Amino acid sequence: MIVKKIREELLKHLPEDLPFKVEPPREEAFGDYATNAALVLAGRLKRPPRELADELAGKLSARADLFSKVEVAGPGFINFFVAPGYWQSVVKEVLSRGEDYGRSELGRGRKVQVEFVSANPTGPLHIGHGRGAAVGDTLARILSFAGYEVVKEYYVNDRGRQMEILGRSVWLRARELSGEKIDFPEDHYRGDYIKDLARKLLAERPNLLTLPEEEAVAIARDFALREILEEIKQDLIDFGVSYDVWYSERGLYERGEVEEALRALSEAGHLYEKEGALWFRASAFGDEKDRVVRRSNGEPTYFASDIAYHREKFLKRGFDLVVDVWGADHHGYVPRLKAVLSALEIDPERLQVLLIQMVNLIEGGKLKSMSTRAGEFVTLRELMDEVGRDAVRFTFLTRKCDAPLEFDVELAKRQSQENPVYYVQYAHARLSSVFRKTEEAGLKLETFGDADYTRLDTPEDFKLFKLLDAFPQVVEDSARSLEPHRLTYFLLDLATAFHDYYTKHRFLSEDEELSRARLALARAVKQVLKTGLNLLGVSAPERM
RNA sequence: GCGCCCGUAGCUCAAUCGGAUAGAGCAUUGGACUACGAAUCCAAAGGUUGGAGGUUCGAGUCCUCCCGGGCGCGCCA
Repeated sequence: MIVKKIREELLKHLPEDLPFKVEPPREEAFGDYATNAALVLAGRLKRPPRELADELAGKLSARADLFSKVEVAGPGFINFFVAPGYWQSVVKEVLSRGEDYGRSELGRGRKVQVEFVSANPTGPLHIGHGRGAAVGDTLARILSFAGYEVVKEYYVNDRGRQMEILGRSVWLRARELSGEKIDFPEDHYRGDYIKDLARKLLAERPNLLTLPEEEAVAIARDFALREILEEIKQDLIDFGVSYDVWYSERGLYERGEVEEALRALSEAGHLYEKEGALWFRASAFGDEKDRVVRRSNGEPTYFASDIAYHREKFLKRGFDLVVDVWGADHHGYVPRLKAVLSALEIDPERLQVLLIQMVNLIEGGKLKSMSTRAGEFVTLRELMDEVGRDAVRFTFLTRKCDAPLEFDVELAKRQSQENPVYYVQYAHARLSSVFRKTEEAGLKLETFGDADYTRLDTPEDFKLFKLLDAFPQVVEDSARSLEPHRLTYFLLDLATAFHDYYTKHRFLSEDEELSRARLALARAVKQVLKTGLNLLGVSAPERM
C-alpha cells in the first residue's frame, strides 16, 4: 500500500495530529497520489502553502526507491509519481500473501457484533430483509478480514403481542379449513403461508380444534414460530448467510435480564412512574420524549427487551463495537436506544446503526408494491429463485445503504454486460481459462516467483498494479466506514482494467519471459478478484 | 406540524474525515475477433450536482432557508 508509505514519510516531517489526506488525484498528470498536507499545515502555521510544499517535496524526493518524481502544484498540493519498481513489486507481494492479501490488523482483535435481519418470525423474509442480510453479512466478512473479532447475530422476537397474533392467525385459519365461517381480523397475518401452516398443523394435531382456545392458540403460536424460523434459517443459508448466534428474546426474560436492566436504570434515577406505567427519561439524553418501558398492565414493552439486550451486549458480552442493521422505517428508534446507552454510561458511539432503505422491485417497468400484513410481498426466496443468489447479493451491494434501491428484475436476470455481477465474474472466469490454456501449454506455474517484473511496463500493467496495491486500503476503508459497497465498486474497477488489458495484451506468447511475468500478474489479479468476491459472498466461477 | 434519510447526465448510481477540469454502467451513435472465452474492448455525445444564500485558499460534500420525494412521530414490534 503505497498510500501508507507516503503517509509514513510525510509524518516524519509533520505534526502527528495534522488531518491531511493522501489520495489519488483526478488527473493523471498530477501523479499517482497527491497530498494536501502543505495546505492544511499552512492554515495552522499561517505560512504560505507553496513555501511549505516546496520544503516537504524536497525532503520526500530523497526516497528515490519509492518516487520517481515529487512536485508541487496548484495552491500547494504535493504530487507523487511512484517509481515503476515499486509498482512492479506489488505483484510479488500479492502472490506471496495469496488469499491473505488484503487482510489487515485494523481491528486489532477488537470484538464487534453485527446484528442484522432480525425480522419477526411471523412470516417469510422479503426482499427488504434480503438487502439487510447482504449488507450485514458482507460487512461482517469485511470486518473479520480487517482484523476484528466478529459475531454475527440474529435477534429473534419470540414473545409478545406479535407472537400471540401469529398464533391466533393460524388458529383461525385452521378453524376456517375445518369448514367454519370466520371473519378474519384486519390486524392479523393474512398471507397464504398462514393457511399452509394451519393445514400442516391440523395434520399434526387433528384434535387442535377440540382444545380450549387459549391452549390451541399457544400450540399454534409455538408451531408457527418453529416452522417460520426454520424457513428463515434455510432462506438465509441459501442466500449464503450463516449466523454465529440466534438470540432469543424470550431467553432475556428467562434469565431475568430485563428486570435487572430496568433495576439498573431505576437505581441510577432514570425511571419514573406516571399514569400507572413505568417511563424512561429519554428526553434527558437527547431523545424527543420519554418512553414507556412497562405498560400500566404490567407488561414490559419491546423497548424494555431492547434495553436489556443492548446492555448485555456492552456490559456482559464485552463487545467494543456493536453494529445494528435495521430497516430505515425504524430510524425513529435510534435516539432512544442511544439515550439508554448514555444513561448506562456507555459511549453511544460504540453503537452504530445502519439504516437500510427500501428496495423497490421493478418488473416490466412497473413498481411492485408491498405490504406485509396484506400478505402481498415478494419474498427473498422468490427473488433468489428467479434471478439467482449471486446477482441478488451483488445488486444489493451496489448502493450505499441509506439510499433507496431500485431492483430491476429483468436486468438482474440478463446474462449480459448490463448486469455488473457477470462482468466481474466473467473476468475471473476468463483468467481461469487462461490458466487452463497455460497448463495445456505445459508452462510451470512454480516459476512465477522469479519472473522478471520489469517486463511489465505498459500503461495497462501499471493500471492493474495500482489497483492491486489499493485493495488492502479499500478493505480497510470499507471496514472503517461500514460501507461494503466500496468494495463492490473496487471490483468493478479491477474487472474493467483487466478486460481492457485482455484485449490489448496476450498472456501467452512466444516470449517466454514476458509470458511468465504476465501470468504472474494474471494470477495476482485472479487472487484479488476471488478474495473480493468472497467478501461479498458472491461466487468466483472457473467457467461460466 | 416536528424529526430523520434522499435529490448528481435521458435511466440506475459513484465520488475516500471539504481538494485540482464532478466519474461509471445502461440507453443512443459509430467502430474492433485468422492467436489465451466478444458475458469483452475502443470512440463520440450527454451536467447550472433540486433552488437561494453563507463559511474558506478550495463546496456535490459543512451551515441556514426554501422546493420535491421517502420514512417515522404508540402504554405496537
